[in-house]
Amino acid sequence: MKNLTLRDIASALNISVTTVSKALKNYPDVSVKTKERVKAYAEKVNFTPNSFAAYLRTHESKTVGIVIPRLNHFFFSSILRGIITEAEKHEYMTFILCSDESYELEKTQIQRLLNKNVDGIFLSIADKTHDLTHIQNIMDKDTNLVIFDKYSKLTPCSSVVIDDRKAAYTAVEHLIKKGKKRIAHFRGPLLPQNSIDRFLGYRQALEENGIEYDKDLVFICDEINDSEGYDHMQQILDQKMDVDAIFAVADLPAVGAIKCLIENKVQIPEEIAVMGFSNWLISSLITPSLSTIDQPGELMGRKAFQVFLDERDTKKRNEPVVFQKYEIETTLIERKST
Amino acid sequence: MKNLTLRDIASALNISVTTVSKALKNYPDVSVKTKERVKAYAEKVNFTPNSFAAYLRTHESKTVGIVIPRLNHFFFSSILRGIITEAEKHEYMTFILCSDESYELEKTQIQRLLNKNVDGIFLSIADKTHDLTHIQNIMDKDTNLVIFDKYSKLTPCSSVVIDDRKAAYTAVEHLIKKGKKRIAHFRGPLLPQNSIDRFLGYRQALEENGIEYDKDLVFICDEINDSEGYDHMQQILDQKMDVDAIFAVADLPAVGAIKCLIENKVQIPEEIAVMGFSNWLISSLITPSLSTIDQPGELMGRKAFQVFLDERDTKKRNEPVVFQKYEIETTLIERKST
DNA sequence: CTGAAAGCGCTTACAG
DNA sequence: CTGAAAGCGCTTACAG
Repeated sequence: MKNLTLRDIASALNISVTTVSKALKNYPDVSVKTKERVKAYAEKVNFTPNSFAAYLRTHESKTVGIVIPRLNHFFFSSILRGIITEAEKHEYMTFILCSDESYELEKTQIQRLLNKNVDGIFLSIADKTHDLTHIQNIMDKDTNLVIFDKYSKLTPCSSVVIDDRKAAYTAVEHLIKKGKKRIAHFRGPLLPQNSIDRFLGYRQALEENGIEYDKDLVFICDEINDSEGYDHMQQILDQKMDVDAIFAVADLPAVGAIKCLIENKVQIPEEIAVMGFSNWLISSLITPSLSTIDQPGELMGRKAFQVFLDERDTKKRNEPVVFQKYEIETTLIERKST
Repeated sequence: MKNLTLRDIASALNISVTTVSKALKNYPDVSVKTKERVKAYAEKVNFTPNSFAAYLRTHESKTVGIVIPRLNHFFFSSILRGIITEAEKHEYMTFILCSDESYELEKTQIQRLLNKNVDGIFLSIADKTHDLTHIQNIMDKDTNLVIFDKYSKLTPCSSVVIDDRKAAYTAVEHLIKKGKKRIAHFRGPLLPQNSIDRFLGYRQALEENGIEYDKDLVFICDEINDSEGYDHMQQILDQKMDVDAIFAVADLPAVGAIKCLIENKVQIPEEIAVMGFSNWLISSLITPSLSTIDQPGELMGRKAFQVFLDERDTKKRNEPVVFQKYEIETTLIERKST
């Protein structure tokens, strides 16, 4: 079954293609009677305008693209949900691409989206990204860009983020209030801003509570997965380090640490407490359940799409776009591991 | 910065648009010298043809769409990864839409994809889908369709699935070999084929091993989440039912059951063993770790895309498309819960 | 080997 | 209020 065109409708109703097009788009200079005839017929034959032909005239593709560092990842999936849901409401379709935390792939993916003439790009910067010229490309092409979660201080665009430093501060403060004094930190890689900020929040909480910062208590999780958490924890136990709590950069390393503690029959939280970050589904399902920081991904995604719409409309009005930084609130979730 | 067009290149090189187009597409009737000039220049100015204009001529959008029942879902995320990765290799972009297990939304999402003129649709049928005319629409529009995971026996299209019945049989047989005789089943909803097949595999394994099927040991998980598993487990314990093992339709209800057993201080697997299905990441991270059936999502996704390519090429050669059903192998993963 | 021309299906400025 | 015409940026059958 071939797709119908404006011409098919025009000839069926014995009017011009122009009038059909205008009627369907509710132009004021078409008679109500004609509009009704056209709309009724279009409805009847289930006509939908060809978006590719429309693009050629309007230069709006009604399409956006998302580049995330990981695909099978609870937090990023929540973000996807937020963006996609909001996009659907506004008749946008969403391409999903994954950078696998690689700088090269991130560049490629952005280029692919630009080639597809998307109206907007949503990006969470890969851990390995050390240079931002590919992001400047997006701005040069006049494509809207909204960065979320993993941002950089140097990108000239709007962003939707959380206050990582403050959230980490709250998490560590919580451990201190529980009487913990030797708090290790399983931090993320060195490059990403959020891993830096969570580390800074950790250090600040220690210092403001009169606990000396000890760099030997900081361990790097390059992949931010469970086995890194497990291995660091095992190392702490093997070396009999004086540690009474763990603050992990994310839930997976924290879950790995808990698994290790259980295997070594260490009491959680009495001997060692564990604090995660992000509130993945898994954190409530393990035993003991994991205390963590809730990072509302779906809300961030929805907000990111709204920022895109704002910028799109600002440009349509030929007004200058002012980049904004939105901070989404986080909440401490106390469970059994602290 | 405006996007460059063929005309820009043509006038820069003082040749015709036709020749530029042919040179870039390696037509044989363009001189090698001209091809080199054009390609070098196109490379230099970073030209990429406008895909919307190309579509209008070729009627290939180089775009596919996926409709999955849930977005934040380990198994479907693996499938996405498989399809997207394979699509990228072949220069396709992928729209992602979610049906939220709703029949109405599934219809809407398919219509959206058809309106965007995607070349192919990948679908996992929603739990609530009770009618398949919307799927017939896809075939009528001559759009390629590949169904994966949750299929129906009535859809006239290719599919990539697992042998749910056999996999469930293997899982229950494993429990029986461990000496379990009173095996409860937390089954999925009534409609989806995979939940029916897993149930049938369960029953068959019991019967072929001389264990009488007891319908009171079958509990329905409509949402297939952890709290249903938790609640059913609690009910079994509260009613002091004679049960020594659980076979759950998926990992999440199994994880919920384990959480409940731990809270009630029931020994796993000695008193009650628990078997999941799907091999989500979480199944290896909880304590005790969960025995399950590995269902290789990424592989299924990749295979699904290859089936799409085959059908596309068959149509291009004007040969009749023969629908195929691919079964992906599953593996039993034995861990500590059995 | 090269290029003029038609046409894909829309949108919209313009004429009547 | 209606419609002829131009044009978006490609592809390709056809002419030379």
